[in-house]
Amino acid sequence: MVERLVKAPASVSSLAAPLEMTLAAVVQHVQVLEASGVVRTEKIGRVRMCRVEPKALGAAEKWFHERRALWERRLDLLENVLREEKKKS
Amino acid sequence: MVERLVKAPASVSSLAAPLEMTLAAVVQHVQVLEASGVVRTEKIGRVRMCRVEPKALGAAEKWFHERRALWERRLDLLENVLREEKKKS
DNA sequence: GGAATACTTAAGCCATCGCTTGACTATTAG
DNA sequence: CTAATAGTCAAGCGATGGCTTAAGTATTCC
Repeated sequence: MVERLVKAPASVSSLAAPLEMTLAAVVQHVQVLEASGVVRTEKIGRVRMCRVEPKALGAAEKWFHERRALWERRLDLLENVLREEKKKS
Repeated sequence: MVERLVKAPASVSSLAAPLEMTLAAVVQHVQVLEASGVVRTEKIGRVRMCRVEPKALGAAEKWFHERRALWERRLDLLENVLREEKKKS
């Protein structure tokens, strides 16, 4: 969904076309994306155009790196404890 | 759950004790962990002892790094496309 | 004006998840 | 033997997520 919008802005219907999904379902997706600030939309006549919000990129990247750091810490911990165990046996 | 087991092997009941959960619920958790190879268990008398399966660590780490690579590729792509967009405007 | 288009909204369906309950088996302590 | 302990199994409940259907509104084309 987002990947499609990154390549070019699109109307709701053109987003829906290749997806085996109702227009209504796509609208719902767009709504949550807009609510979470990932996407900005503008209604021109009866067509709603959607584009990704560039500011969201920074937030996404930050989120991702936080997660990564968290998991790396955890895995390192696991690794250490398990190495200790192995020594004992 | 896994973090608890990493510190030391434990019986199902001692795993359940600090968790506001039924014993049955914990059993279910242990079952999926065992099915997915994260944990190995052995029943001694009426007590089932659970310990993490060291081999699982490697798999987990591999999985994690694959995900990370995937996401980094995607974010880089996003960044590039958005930079292009910005130039145009 | 009337029909077609492009959404929008609300209601509701259905699968999945994580958990509980309750009835059961197996083992051990007294 | 009996009671208590430790776990197991099956059914099912309540919340949630992602969809559909159906009935609306708003806009544009003829």
